[in-house]
Amino acid sequence: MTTLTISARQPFSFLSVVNSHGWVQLAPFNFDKGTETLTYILRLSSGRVLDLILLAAPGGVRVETDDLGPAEEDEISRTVAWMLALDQDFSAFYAEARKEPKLAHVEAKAQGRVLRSPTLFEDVVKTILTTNTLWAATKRMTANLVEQFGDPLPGDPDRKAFPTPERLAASTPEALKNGTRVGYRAPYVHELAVRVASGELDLEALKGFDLPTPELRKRLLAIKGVGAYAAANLLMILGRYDFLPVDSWALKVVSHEWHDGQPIGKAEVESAFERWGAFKGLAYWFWDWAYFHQEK
DNA sequence: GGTAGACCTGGACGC
DNA sequence: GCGTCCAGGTCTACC
Repeated sequence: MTTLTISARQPFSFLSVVNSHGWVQLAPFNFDKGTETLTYILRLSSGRVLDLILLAAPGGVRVETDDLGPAEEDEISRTVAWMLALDQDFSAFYAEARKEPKLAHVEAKAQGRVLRSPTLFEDVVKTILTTNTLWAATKRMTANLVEQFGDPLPGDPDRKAFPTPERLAASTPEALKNGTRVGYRAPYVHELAVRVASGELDLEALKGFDLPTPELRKRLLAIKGVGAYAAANLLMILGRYDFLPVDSWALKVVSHEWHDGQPIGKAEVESAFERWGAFKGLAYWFWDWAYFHQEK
């Protein structure tokens, strides 16, 4: 067994990242609340499938997995650093958040990071699977996708990695739809897989691109199945917070926060966070909503 | 540039 | 039981 300890830019809270959004509930992630252990079935670039066990450690995170070669160790360190956004700096956001009682908690809790999948491909697919459906269905669709098309973990083949673009591209929209119950999203997922697998679309390159956010957003919106909400969600994952992922949940919490629970539209959500500029997404995401404090 | 209508799926709800 | 509605929206056609 190998144990790696990876340091994070401070302040850092392992649990704040894990609980930053629902991603932790999507396969091949799993979180054990009792032991506060995050597991993830990772497929390395070599094709080797490993079970990563992640735990909080002083100054960062501890990773336990099978015996590794030096190159694999390096790949896992880089992957985990991306997944937990270990290098991200939120000091400018915290400076603004200190002036807002509804965000007073973020610095002490080291909030700001959002949990990411190893590849942007996986996060785009998962985001498409969150659209126009219930969260329970998103979890089911993702689990089905992993179960049907993921590479198995040696020694425990019931546990599988997230499918590669190549594997999904080799399938058909019909097989995807019938096997995973993703419904009308099947052609979107398949087309994305084909474009990525063929090399036409280099999604992973977008991680490091220094493009202005509107240009990055255009690239994301060019993906079938990715609209305004999905693009904003993916921009958050890419560390850009200029756009709000306005969904039915946003309409609900903003309505209860400032409009007495009355029906509102996207414009009201945008207007509520306009003043946060480049930190819009963060302010929205980590806001201490009144909705959480009332009887529901 | 803005907006109806259709869209897989499967729980929740009303009858 | 059965029909309708709708959910962490997006696309297309049409204006």
